[in-house]
Amino acid sequence: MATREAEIAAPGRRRLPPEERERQIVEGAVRYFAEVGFDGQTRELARRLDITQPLLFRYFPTKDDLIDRVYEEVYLRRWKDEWTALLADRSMPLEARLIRYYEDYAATIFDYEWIRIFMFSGLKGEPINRRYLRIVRERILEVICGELRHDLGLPDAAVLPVSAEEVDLAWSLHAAVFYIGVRKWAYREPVPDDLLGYISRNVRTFLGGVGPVMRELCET
Amino acid sequence: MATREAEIAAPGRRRLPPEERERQIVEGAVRYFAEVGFDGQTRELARRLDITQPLLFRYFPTKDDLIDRVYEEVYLRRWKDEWTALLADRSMPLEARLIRYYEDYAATIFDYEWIRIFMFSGLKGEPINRRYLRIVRERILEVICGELRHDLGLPDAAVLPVSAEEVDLAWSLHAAVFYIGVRKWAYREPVPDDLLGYISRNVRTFLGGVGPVMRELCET
DNA sequence: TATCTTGTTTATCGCATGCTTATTAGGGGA
DNA sequence: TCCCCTAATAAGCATGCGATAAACAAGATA
Repeated sequence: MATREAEIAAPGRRRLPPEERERQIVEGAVRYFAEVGFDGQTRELARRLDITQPLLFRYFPTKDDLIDRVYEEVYLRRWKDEWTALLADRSMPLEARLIRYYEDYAATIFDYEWIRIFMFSGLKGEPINRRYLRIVRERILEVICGELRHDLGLPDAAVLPVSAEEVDLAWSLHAAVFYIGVRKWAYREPVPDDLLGYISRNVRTFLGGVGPVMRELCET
Repeated sequence: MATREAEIAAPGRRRLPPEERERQIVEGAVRYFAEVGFDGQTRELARRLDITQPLLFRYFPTKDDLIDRVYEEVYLRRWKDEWTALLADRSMPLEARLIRYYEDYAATIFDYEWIRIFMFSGLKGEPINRRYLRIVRERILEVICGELRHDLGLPDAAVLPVSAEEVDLAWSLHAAVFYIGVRKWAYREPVPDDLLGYISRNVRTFLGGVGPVMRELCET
């Protein structure tokens, strides 16, 4: 009994297959750096993982290498190419497409780790962050603008290129949804428990009022 | 000539009145911590101010005291009580009020230091940040909801309390404007140079579509 | 000019941090 | 059962950090 407890409490040196240990370290690093930012210390990270600190340096030569791996883990694994196709699928009403897209987008990125690491790396001006924002603009926002144009009977993007002002308008819808995540995970404030309803109300408000504004932007 | 250059290049020990030195330190700290976050080092801050590091500790006993002062400087000095009155001034159309409010709000808080310190302190979960968000909700967003109700002929807040869902809808307009600041100062991305036009387009889109959604929220 | 106050610097302490080196021991293959 | 590879640890180095103590000097006062 005592021995069993001791075994569980202090399992001592546990030899794991390298891949498993590496995965464990990366997961722990994502959680830890999301909490305290990238100035967090390797010793504290090791303590939380219940391993010694030098072991981190066996798997990642420097702290920066580990951080780069955290970026990869968080950014690259959460993008769905299908979003662009969904938004452009005119067999469905635009309202339904936008609601479905933002529901899925929110379900994909709304968690403690993603939101906070996105903000920390954004504040650091990391290149990976700017690449991500460019992808959002090109594959989401500009597509939304094109579909808005089509719905409103305005010129196709091939005829009249989508202006920066139109993309900014689409940014505002994006921001309204994204800010829920920021309020919840970064600021730790209470947010609507009915996320689907919130998204639906925002999309409907946006579509209900965007017509005249888009028309005005396409005239000038 | 040589002496003059030497004087300018290495002014040596310059004795300042305490108030002036303190102001200089606080200003430098706001700028520095806005850039690198609150993990920035006192030595580097002193170097940028061209003073020695122990001098900081004569004016602020600990680094945390200096940080608290930075919070005061950034948060407390940029709130205008007149905003609430402006939003509730029914001698003006609601659209004009919202546009004027957001123009002034943006002009007040949109700069490198405010946006970044707000985000850094938000990620740290600082109490001052949560107090600020509560004030925004109570003195801005709930007022906007009340004015929306009035404009749409819906029940007064005294009869039917403003719901969390309605406030969340107002948050989305707020987020759309605020996110411009985040894109520019946190992510260092290009943003609309015509901020007034952007705000106007957002307010009009919002007001143009919010009617049916608000009605729905007040029925259920 | 002599003196005194206090703003500022020089030198340093104790501890923390990223990273390295040398050693130990888990566990699969013979 | 022994052996060997290597995952894992223990100990430590160089540097950096917030903070302190003592010495210094600028400038007002008499």
